[in-house]
Amino acid sequence: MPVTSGGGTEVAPVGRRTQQERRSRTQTLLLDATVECLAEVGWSGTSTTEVARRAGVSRGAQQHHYPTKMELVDAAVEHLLERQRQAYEAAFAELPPERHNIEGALDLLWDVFRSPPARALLELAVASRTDAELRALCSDLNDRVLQLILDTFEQLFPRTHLPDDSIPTALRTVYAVYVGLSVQNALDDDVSGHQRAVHDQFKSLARLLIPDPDADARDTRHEAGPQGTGPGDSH
Amino acid sequence: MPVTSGGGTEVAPVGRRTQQERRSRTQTLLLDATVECLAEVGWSGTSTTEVARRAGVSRGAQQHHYPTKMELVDAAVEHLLERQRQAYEAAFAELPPERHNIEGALDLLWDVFRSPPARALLELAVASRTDAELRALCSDLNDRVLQLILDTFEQLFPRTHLPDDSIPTALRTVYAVYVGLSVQNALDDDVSGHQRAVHDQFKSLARLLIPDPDADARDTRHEAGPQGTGPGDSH
DNA sequence: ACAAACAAGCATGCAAGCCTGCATGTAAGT
DNA sequence: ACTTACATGCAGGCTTGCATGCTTGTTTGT
Repeated sequence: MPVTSGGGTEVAPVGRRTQQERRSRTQTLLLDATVECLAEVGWSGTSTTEVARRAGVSRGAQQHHYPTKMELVDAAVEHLLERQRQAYEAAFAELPPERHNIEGALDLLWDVFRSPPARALLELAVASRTDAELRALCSDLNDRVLQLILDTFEQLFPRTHLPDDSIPTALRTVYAVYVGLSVQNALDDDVSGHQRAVHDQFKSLARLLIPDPDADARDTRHEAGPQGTGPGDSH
Repeated sequence: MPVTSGGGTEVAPVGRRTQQERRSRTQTLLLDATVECLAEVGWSGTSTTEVARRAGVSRGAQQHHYPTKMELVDAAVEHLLERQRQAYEAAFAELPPERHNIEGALDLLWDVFRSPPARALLELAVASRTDAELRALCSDLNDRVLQLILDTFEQLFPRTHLPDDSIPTALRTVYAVYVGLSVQNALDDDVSGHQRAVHDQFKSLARLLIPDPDADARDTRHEAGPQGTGPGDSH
């Protein structure tokens, strides 16, 4: 497992590198370029030629590591998910203590959904509807992202264990809102501020349901109490 | 292949039509085919050739009416929006009286969002993010759809006049949820039922905020939620 | 009313461009 | 020497827009 340092555009002098280093470097270059390409020119604009160009490698090198376009995209998705998870956790860790709460977490999540990598994922998700091959790669993408969010949140708010029954639908509602907002945000970048307004509303609600970790020690401890995390609380 | 025009009106597939009729017919064929194409094979799969093939007209005819691909798509969007609005109103009118309420309306809206035309719009919305030309056509698409929904709902629930201030964000929240759900639905067609669960939750909430028009005489709280129509209940 | 002239609808072929995958050849590491 | 990483050229397929020619409807002159 190559553990190259994150994301940098470092081009060290091309001295003598081990095969593993060469391999790893080229692959990272290619995968980053793929994500960037998806985010900037969309799925239909993402060609292996363009990816290779952005990565600064030859088409031959690209084909050597990822013989087909699908293998390239497949690897890029894994690359992307792992990188996003790390970025989110790191960002949360660096958050000032007073924002170590659900609101801060949702703000970060919103940032994630507006980031280029997330837009790359949206491109893939939408495109995979009509592309059988791509669909095979993205079929479980929804659940994976959902699971990623769930895991991270549980890790960040270990004591806020909502009843297992209420989590799925509630979380999925939140997820749906974020996806919907991100689609619109991808279009107009929220020049009108509407998306922000919706998001603010959502944060307010979440704050009511998930108190700050610091304050929750003496308060919420009921097992089945907080039934609705999402907008709906009936049923 | 040619139909002899000598003998007057025969059992030809098409008799003598006025130019306006020919024109209108071919255009409708093309626009419907464009929407169908977008819905079935996505933006990247929608080529003028494929549209012409599906419409059953020649490429020349297509180019005659819509010289460039963008003009074709532009016309298709207008065609689509108008058609969807009519379809939604007609569907609501045919709804059994006992479902002439907000829940029935939302069910229909959910059907709309899952329909092929809506998926065509989603394709365009996502693609226009990275396509400058397309973006020019779709820049106000969000607001237009939102306005369409708003108009229709006001027409269907004339007495449910929510305070003007609360409508925008609340409606946009609902809209975001539907967009988000439709993205996911486009992927897996809700084989798991999660999207339906989220939608059900949403309907329950809406029913609390917007009572049945018929039954609101006995309901005392039809003015209850001026501040929170969406999931968020004010701050 | 008829026929010629005109315009509009429609069909087909072509050129330029791009994308993908392959196949061959070269350089670098083991 | 031998494998791996990398570079470049080629072939087939597809898309878009244009140009040319044919068919059908409409108009106009007599």
